[in-house]
Amino acid sequence: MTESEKTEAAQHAPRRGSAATIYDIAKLSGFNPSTVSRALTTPGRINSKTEAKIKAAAKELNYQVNPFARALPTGRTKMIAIIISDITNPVFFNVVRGAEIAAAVEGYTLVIAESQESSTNEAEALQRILPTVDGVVLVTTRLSDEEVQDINRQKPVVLINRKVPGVADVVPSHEEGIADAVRHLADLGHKHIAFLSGPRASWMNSERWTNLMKNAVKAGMTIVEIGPNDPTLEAGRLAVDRIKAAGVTAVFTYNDLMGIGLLREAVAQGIRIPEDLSLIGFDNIFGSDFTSPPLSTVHLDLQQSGKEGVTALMSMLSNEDMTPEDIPAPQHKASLLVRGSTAKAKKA
Amino acid sequence: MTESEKTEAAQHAPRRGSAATIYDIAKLSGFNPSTVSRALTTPGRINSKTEAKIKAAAKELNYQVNPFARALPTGRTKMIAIIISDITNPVFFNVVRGAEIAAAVEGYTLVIAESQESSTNEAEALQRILPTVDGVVLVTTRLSDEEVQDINRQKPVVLINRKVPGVADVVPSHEEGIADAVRHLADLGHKHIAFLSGPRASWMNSERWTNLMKNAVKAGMTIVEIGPNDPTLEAGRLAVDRIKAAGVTAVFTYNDLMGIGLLREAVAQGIRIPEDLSLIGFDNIFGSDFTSPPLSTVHLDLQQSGKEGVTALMSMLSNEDMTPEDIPAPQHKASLLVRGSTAKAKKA
DNA sequence: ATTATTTTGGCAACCGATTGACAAAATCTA
DNA sequence: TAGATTTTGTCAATCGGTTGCCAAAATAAT
Repeated sequence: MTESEKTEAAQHAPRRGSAATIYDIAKLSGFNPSTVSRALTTPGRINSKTEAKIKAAAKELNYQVNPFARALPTGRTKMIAIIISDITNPVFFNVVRGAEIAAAVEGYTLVIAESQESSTNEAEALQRILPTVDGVVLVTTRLSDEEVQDINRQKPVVLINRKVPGVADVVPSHEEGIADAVRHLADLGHKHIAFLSGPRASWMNSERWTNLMKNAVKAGMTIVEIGPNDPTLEAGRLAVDRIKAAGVTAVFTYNDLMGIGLLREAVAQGIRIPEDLSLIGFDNIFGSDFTSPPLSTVHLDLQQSGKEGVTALMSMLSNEDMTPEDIPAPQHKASLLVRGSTAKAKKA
Repeated sequence: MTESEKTEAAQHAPRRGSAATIYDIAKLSGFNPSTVSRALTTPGRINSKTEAKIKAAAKELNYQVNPFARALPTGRTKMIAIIISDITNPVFFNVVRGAEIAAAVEGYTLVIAESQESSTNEAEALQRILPTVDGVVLVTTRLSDEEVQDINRQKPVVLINRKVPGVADVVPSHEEGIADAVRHLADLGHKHIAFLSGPRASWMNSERWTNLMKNAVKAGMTIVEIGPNDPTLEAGRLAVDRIKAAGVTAVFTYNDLMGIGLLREAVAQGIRIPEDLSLIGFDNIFGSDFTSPPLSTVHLDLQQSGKEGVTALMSMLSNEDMTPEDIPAPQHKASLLVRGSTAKAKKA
């Protein structure tokens, strides 16, 4: 007996600490475990005096609910996942920060996973994480519409910077920001411009391209798409020759990362920015104002997007039969941020 | 009966999807749930033919273990937490990325929380998350030694860029990098230098300061500490006047963020970098080469740190009685990265 | 062929909370 | 004061796995 006792003790004693349970509280306070549970989770259900006693006992034992024990019957884990394509892309820092803040406020824990620009990775990470969370925020996902809808059937999903039919999303309007940016270039006398595009599979990429094209045509300019490219510094750097060859006087890049890469390589090659070539990026990432000249960009409040994404998810979680249409439109919009990388078009 | 049945059905039907359990597999395959559990988790314990049948049934039902149900009896959650002080500080992107990669390889899920440079926030986040994870990676934590040791008593802890007695850590050696950097300045003829220091509570800050001082003295230079300061761009910007007043010809900053802030503000004020003032940062963060001139820095491989931190945690998790001393020393070291912000000292 | 040994699978308790159902107690109504 | 109603606390089942113990079946040893 002693031996089996020893074994059991060794087994059940948590390696560290003790972790009081509602049973300990029940014993200490003299009430039933279920009463303890109610006192702790359903304020008002229990006589206020007993509730107070139980809470005192809980505090005395330094009680913390065991999230797993709770998750089992309720199915609720108080955790949400955010999936991003590339954690080292500064675009996402702010999204994650916004999400983390909003989640923490609601007492939710944020689980993070990175797909590294691969839809396979993304699907795998999702499979692994999905059972442990109440919902998911997908940031510029590389998944297909069908895959997203499939996930959405399993757990509530909110998309950031992507739209898929039947799925909730937070996509700040680009319209005005892009219109302003194109007009800005038109005012500076540019006639022929280019769009250095991002990944083919990126919804946001075609969104930006479509909008740019529409506005450029309206302003009487020509515009060409150069790409697709990886959304990286390196891809921007490598694009310089193609930009030169295209004979344009101004370039939009899919994002700031590419814009910075392009700018730096161009300067290194002796191209004067903005005198010889005007440049406008997207996103206003960290560091986009470090360059010489600082990069003009279509600014996006990513932190706000992260925050609104999580908030939307929260409301879907607390209201089962909410439809994607009930999600309020984002309160923020893209806006042009003129810094140093745009100037009058060089005369032909 | 029909009514209670209906209620029950409505209740137990997960809002979306179905999620097969081992009981479903048991029914389908004709074995006992416990046999199913063993077949799935203890290869070899069960006859290989039945094991195969069960696995086939599991696949057919698209079975996924419920992590919570498993966590309850075992106490293992296959999740680890990483706590960082400021998610928008680019230093941490790479740490998080390294950690995420290493965790994913082992099938672990990464939970992330941010303390926003506040030890109170950090303690709170930790309290919230601790019960749900198997272990914790603390990156440049602001917690006191005692608090860290307290956490360590509850769950395995690995520190990155911090040392606390009795707690495992991953701290790449700064010695050589700092020695090289000081020698570099000495070779350029600098006699009086300054250290623009970071947060008081930062272990790494005093580590860097102590090392700098030792090496500066050895090289026959004078060195002063200016600070403490927040580890931010803004703090670097605001320090320009104090730097000028100090009459030094070269400055180390606690990190690149401060270095960049200082550099940009100095340039804006007409101070020529590096001719009038040499500058060296720490960390080699994203964007530190975007400035004009690009910032020289003591480079740290943060992604590697993140990876090694998680790996160390993994080995502690799989080997209960491993002591912090058993953690292998990090394989990477700080090294000087000379870019454009250092030059010969201006003659007095 | 009989006994000893090893494999294999099932039973049932358990992890820590939640919650429907119900009885006892307290409060209100007539 | 008896009866109706509301409050309050307990019982017991449940979520989905894991695991010690045991008996039956299969295999090995004598």
